Amino acid sequence: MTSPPTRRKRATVHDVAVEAGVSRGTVSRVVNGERYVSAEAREAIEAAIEKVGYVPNTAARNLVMQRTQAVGFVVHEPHSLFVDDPNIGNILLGANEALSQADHQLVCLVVDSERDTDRITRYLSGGFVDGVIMVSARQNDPITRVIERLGLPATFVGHPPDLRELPFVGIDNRSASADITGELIGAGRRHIGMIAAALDRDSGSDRLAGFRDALGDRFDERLVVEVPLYSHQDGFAGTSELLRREPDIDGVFAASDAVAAGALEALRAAGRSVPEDVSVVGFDDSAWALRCHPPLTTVHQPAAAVGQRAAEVLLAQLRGETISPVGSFVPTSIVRRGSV
Amino acid sequence: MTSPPTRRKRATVHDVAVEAGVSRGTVSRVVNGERYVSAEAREAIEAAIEKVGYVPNTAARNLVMQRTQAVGFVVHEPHSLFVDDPNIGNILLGANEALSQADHQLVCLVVDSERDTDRITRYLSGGFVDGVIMVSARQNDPITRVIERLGLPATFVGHPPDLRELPFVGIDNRSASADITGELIGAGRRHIGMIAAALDRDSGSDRLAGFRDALGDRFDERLVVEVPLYSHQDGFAGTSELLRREPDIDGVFAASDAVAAGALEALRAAGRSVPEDVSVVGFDDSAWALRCHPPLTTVHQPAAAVGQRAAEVLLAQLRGETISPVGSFVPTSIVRRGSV
DNA sequence: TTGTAAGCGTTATCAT
DNA sequence: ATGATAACGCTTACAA
Repeated sequence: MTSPPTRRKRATVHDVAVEAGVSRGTVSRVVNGERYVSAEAREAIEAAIEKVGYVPNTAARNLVMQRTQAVGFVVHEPHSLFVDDPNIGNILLGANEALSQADHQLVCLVVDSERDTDRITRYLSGGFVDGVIMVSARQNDPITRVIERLGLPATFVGHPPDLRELPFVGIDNRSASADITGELIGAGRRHIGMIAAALDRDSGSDRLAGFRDALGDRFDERLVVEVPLYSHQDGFAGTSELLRREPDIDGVFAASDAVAAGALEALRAAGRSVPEDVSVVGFDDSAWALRCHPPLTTVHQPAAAVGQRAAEVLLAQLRGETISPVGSFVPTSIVRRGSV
Repeated sequence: MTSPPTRRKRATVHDVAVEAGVSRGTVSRVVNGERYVSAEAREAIEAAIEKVGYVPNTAARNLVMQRTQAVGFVVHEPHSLFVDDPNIGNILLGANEALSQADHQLVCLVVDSERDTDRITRYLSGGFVDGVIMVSARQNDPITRVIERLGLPATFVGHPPDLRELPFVGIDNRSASADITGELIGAGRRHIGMIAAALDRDSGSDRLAGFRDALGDRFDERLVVEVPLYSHQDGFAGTSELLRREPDIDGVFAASDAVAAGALEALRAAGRSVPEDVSVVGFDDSAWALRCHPPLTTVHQPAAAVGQRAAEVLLAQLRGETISPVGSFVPTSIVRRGSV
């Protein structure tokens, strides 16, 4: 004897049709703003809609139209990063903007556990979205596999190495890293270390590669400390380790600004001053960069523009266009502040 | 050899049924793991599913089942805040966790413009979700109106003043603010100002009310500077203004940690030292609190727990339970660091 | 245990 | 300009 939930029954086109004394077809035409409806019919129907409180059921519409006007934005990151990393938020906002223009709904899907992976997989397969923007896919990512299997239109932000021919947009992490390392070299630094993070992702490994490129012969792998995440905490730990290994370093390339912020703290704790004793550069030009003392010289990453471009590429696919080239790069730039 | 062509047509129950030589009903039973199917039928059907690559179309299932197993998480905030405020991310993660347990998909919807409002309104009306978790609704929010009109199950985080009987969860901003202000008083501060933000939201106005409560007779409205957002920038501007109005303040209650971080900078710029000359307290215990120099004494806000509770309350509604009381508070605590 | 058939709320294709 | 009617892909009584 439980009391029934107070869910009022939704009005349908049928109800509206009856109320207005017309057929369902005519109602549908009015709702979708088509031509060929008489003024009087339109009027009666609009009144009826108002009266019965009709709202179209999109699930039904989707079923027959075979599209949803929604696209998934899949964030596959550990908690801490989604919360910490302003880039993701900006990519999301840029994508939302472009999709919004095209009258598509962005739905953001957070993958946070194995369990989530399964559910999202079902969600994507279930016809809830017309396509997906995939942020920071892992190598051998089950979600990527599903996308391929379904032939679901998708654009990736970044390009995991095992991605076949799926379109992606990103920045050129490798050459940008070489450039920013050049700042260190240009400042006369000779013992340059790197705190390399997230090597399981293309961004992480490309940044390391760029660092290596810039150093050439002088590259010394003992000066590279690998840490798992682009986090403040890992930056601190990694830099402490670096100082232990090689106390006389005079330059540090941190794989992200958050990492650089941690590096700065570790250096301060070790009694080094920046930029007098050691120069530090980061990557991202996130809020961290300005918050640091001294503010960071870093790579400006136009996150919103990346999101926007990703959305545009996806929309093009939805229109049935073939994307070529599959990869599209948004240009970065160096911003010089006080840390070198 | 490989099948490169683009969008393959999706297999349906019908295709599986034909392939397996059974009826659609039986296929449906297997897919939904019901009893009463013979081992041989099950086997044939499973093989057929694999062969034709069948994935259920959830839109169709939703239509007939009248539910989606998805809930909307609506974030109604300006860009900057969604990106800056770690609380929202944690609320989202807490909610996702609870929903995930209950096998529901969280769909995050970002409202960022008038245009977005319209689209989200349609999305919510469209039967894409069974319910919604609404974060930081505005007073007289069009989305709130739609939720009420639809009778869509919803839980609010915080409670805008014009919310009727809809369930909400939150923290007791007012008494927590009184408590944290007490820290300033307890430290012997006599000229205490407040940087009050976001007064159009319950959190903002309640924090101001708590400040007033704690001060009682000594409350002086000239010491309150109102700023629009919980942002670092507004904290800086507001505090500069406060110093202009009343140069001899010795205590500041900033409406959030981000605001407090800005306050700290403004004080430093004005040559005041913290906590020697003036004590500062914040609210949220976000990442900002630890990042500041000195670290902030602040109110710890269990954001993830709030998200989790919000999800639980929503799930209860989905089960048809009646929520009472409508409001549910998650306890906060004070964390003392160096800024007092 | 399995098949049949009636919807679920729309849109789309016909005649009219 | 409008009204039947057939899909869309699925679940679910009810029959068999």
